[in-house]
Amino acid sequence: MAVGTLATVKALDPDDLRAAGAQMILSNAYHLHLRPGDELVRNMGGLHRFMAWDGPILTDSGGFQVFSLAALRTVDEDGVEFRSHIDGSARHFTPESVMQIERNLGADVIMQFDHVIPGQSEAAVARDASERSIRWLARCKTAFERIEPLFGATQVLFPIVQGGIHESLRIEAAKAITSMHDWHGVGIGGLSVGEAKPDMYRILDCLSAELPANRPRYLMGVGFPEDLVEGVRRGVDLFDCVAPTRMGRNGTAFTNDGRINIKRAEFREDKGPLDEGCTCSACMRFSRAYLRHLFVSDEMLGMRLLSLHNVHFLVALMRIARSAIGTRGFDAWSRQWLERYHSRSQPDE
RNA sequence: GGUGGGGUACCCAAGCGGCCAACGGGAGCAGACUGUAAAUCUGCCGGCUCACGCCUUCGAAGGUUCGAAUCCUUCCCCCACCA
Repeated sequence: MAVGTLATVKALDPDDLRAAGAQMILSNAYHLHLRPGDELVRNMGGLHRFMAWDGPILTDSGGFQVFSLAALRTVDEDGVEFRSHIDGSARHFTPESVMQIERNLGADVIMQFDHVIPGQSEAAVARDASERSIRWLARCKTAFERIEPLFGATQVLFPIVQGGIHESLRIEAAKAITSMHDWHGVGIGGLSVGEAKPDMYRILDCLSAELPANRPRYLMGVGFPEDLVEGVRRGVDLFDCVAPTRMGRNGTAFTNDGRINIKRAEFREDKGPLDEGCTCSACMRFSRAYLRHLFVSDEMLGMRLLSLHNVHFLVALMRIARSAIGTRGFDAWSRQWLERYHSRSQPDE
């Protein structure tokens, strides 16, 4: 999924996303509730019409903001008290109010309200947040079923497995969640939030046998190219990440030879494309020298083109992974890909 | 010709006896970014050095002083106004 927090994938319009091959967009309940307001979005016909995206949309609940805006909130059993990062006003979020918001927005998949904590949190803290997330899930489910969907739309609710980097907590959470209901899909949250990569992979490994085999598994907030491949190796089906667009805006591009910072002086007169062999419209038309010029000159087209390329890159990577699963043998392909990626992306310092 | 203002590191620009290798910006050079408070943030940015430190800088040359980018003298440039 491309990330479009504020009902826009920054710098890209829906046509760009389709051209890049993106199938689905993630948006955010917390942010859209604050601005422009979920009721406004509902009154405008729902998120799909509002942002002119007719493909699937998933909304995150604001659970991540419990983590990322930790300085601006307090958590208790009922919910979370936020001080709006926009105007400082107090905003209370509960599982029930978040379900109302997400119903109003009208995304196809909506995430439960969860309690996200820093990745390196100790077991007691992780247990507390995980168990609360499970209790909140039950409340979300009840509220979700009670609130009428708008426009006759079909929405599904995804639970989120928490538990930090502690395998037993993760397994407990997975069991509790899967025994509660036959969910359409399951989110894996609380990763890529400051823990070491081996911890993330270890948690995915321990979870792989605990989640329904016939339902999509969504690793929230991940990731970089290597994380996608590592994730797919561990059974993950769905990802989202701000990296392609944020890094694109900041001048970093994913390539088959690792990340490159297009602002580097070495590209000043580089006639080659951003990423050799890439078929995105940035790579098909523009030289590295030109793209560097755009960034050095602070021209917005640069951000747009790198965002476009990065989204295209990840989408293409997943397309290849899918086809490898179907035909060539995914294990061999992914091992080879990772080896090549890591060997080439060692920075020359 | 006269009067006034000014010449600081790549550029702009503070400093106006010691705390100054010299505030700030910009440019330049690198780095970070994982359910987006992010078109953001961080580091380097006279030379040598890992560092302590040393060396060379504030138009030029002299001088005063324990000590000068800062004070004095002369000179060279620039700007404004007057003639």
